[in-house]
Amino acid sequence: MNPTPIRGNSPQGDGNTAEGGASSNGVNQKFLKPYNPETTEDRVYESWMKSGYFNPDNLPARHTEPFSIVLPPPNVTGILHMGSALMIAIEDIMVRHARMKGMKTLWIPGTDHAAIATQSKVEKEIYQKEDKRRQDLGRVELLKRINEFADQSHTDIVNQLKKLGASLDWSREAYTLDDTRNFAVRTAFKKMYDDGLIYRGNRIVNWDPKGQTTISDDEIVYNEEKSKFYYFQYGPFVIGTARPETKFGDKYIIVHPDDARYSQYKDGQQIDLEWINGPIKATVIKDTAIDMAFGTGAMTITPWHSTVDFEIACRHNLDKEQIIDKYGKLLPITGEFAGMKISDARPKIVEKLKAKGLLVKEEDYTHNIATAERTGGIVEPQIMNQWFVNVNKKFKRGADEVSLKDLMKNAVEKDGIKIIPDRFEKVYFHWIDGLRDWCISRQIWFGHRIPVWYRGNEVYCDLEAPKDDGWTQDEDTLDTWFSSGLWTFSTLGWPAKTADLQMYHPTTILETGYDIIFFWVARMILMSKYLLGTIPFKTVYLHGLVRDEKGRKIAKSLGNNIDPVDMAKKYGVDAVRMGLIIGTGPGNDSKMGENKIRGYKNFANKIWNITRFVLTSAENFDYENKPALTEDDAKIVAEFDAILKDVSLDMDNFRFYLAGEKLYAYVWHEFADIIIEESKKKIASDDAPVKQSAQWTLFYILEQFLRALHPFMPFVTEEIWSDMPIKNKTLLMIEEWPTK
RNA sequence: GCGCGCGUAGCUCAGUUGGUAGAGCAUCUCGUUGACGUCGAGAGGGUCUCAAGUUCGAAUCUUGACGCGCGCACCA
Repeated sequence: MNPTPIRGNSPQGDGNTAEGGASSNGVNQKFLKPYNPETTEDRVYESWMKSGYFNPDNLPARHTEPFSIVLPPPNVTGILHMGSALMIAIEDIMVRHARMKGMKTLWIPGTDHAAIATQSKVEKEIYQKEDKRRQDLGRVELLKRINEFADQSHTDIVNQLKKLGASLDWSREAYTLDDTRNFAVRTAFKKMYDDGLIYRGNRIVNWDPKGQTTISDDEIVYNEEKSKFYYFQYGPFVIGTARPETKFGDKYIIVHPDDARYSQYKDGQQIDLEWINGPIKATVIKDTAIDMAFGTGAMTITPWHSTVDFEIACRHNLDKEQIIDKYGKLLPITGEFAGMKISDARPKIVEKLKAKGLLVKEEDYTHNIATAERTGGIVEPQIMNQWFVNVNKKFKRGADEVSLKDLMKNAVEKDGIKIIPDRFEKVYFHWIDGLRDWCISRQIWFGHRIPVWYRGNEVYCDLEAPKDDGWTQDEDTLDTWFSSGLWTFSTLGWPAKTADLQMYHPTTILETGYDIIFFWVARMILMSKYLLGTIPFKTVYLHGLVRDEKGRKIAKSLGNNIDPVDMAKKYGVDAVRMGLIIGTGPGNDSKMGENKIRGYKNFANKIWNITRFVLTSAENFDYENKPALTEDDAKIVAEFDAILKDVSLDMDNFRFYLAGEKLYAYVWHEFADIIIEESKKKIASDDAPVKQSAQWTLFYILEQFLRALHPFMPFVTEEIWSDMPIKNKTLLMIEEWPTK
């Protein structure tokens, strides 16, 4: 071997990934057997790893213009599913394509501690196996157990990512909870605190009684539920409610100022009336928030347990009383019902009101009940002292006064972040319009501890604990999305002014599922715009959900999960990737079945056999010396070049599903079925120019095709490439993308 | 309630600025011992959900209807 790589300083210059290799003048014996992904993939991935090319620092000199993507960090809650595999396939296609085009390409791997999701999963396991709760273990022991679990998940995830062929730069791997990222979180928190954008206050929050923590508005899942809607006599008014158990403290009756039915009552007027536990004094309040058309147009309010009521109460400076405790049980204010669970108390309360003659009527009613995404607990709004990010407060930014909301809006409206498909831009703006302050404190142990310390009435926020005595740190941790929001730059070393940050931020593309556009995409924009003053990425590409063959969501309860690694073992990763990509446009859900994958396994084998034919027909053929082409072959080459051009255009415009399909269709039904078939005569011909022209044409198409297909099916193409009789070649992964 | 998407061959979907419908799988027929863990040649199958409009021309643009799905808000 005498490796003289043409393009740069390849540490693995010979590019010979195959065992055995070709005989000096013959076709490698391995092409006589069908393509075997199982014995190929790990070896090929290993050769990529050894080459060092996943790390842009090691790429040859032609790679100059930076291209960067952060991997949406998988949660350390378990293993990857088909949806993750789709994400990997799309991103790896983008990354390999960019790398071949000569860009200094960086794809950063990492994992997400996923605070509440991980803790609740481990807690559940411990409870099931050992009948112990978090309090039984204590903070230190529980965290130890969670970290062990997270470590194992991390190992599994990394192995899966490698199995899927992801060309990630493992030397830059990050974790949302490691020291570098923790420092970034503390830095971000302090800056926002100092600017008054993070505050602590008694505000109404979403309380998850099951998880015993607050959650953000975005972590709520609404489920439709059938229940009863009751009408009660409330003095001269009739009020409606679906939640009688919250009505104990209700002493304000709200009507619309324009409602003629109640015009005889004045704002602030007091009325004595009989209520659940005896006579009370109620006050009439007039507020435009009320919907005159709904129910009787009159309602009582429970400010402690309703967001809307809370806002009304704040407007009119009304009393707020807690009725339900944080375990979902009624408090002493409810008298005889104290200590009862909501579900037990409700019918008894209705019974009592009925006995008192105050029940007017009841109706069937369907409404959405708020549940916690991770625990399934029924969310109970509560007023609590928590930490919030103020999204509306104006602050100085250059000459302007802006709010975080403004920053988020401007990023897409003015700074040119492009969202694909563009209809999600509307969704994004719509979300921002309705956005309220973001509750970021969580009463769980796994996560970034809030960098705030208390001593008596003193509050201290800094990167490190205060030096003097008597301080205790806030018990709470941060919403996991707070650290995820920093991901595009925390992974590059921020707040340190690193060379990576300089070179790779803003990142080129963010590729993720449309389901986390608010959770993650919006928060990254917020954080990057606020902390760095730049957008975090130029383009957002959103993919959809992978569903089962019948179009159902993948769910444990349905048992319809298809494990991408199982499929990869059976059909090869390349086939899995193609199956996921073809027919899957941005923003659309896709259906996944084994059939689809099987077809692409055959395709891998087809390419394998095409190679066998081409190499056998051109043994000892000198590819470097291009012969004069016959008219026929020149036409074939021109047509093929047009296909490549078309495919390149699709690649540049994120139409991977089309590019892949076009390559597939051309190679199988044009190249194999027609061009190769017709070449057989030419190659058997005694006419040397005809023969040589045909041989060169076949070789040329195969060679160019392997380059174009490599981002889609990296393993089989790299493996074939290693046996292509081409002088001075490198690994296919850094060969030039065919652009004509 | 506000907003978004989808409805094309039995199934899964393409159809990029409007030019008389395509692929894969499935079905059927024929062929194939030298590139093919199979492959090839061919066939059947669609009033592109419906209606109206714009246009020389509409699966594609506009409006409306019907059906399916999703997001957000939320009704006390």
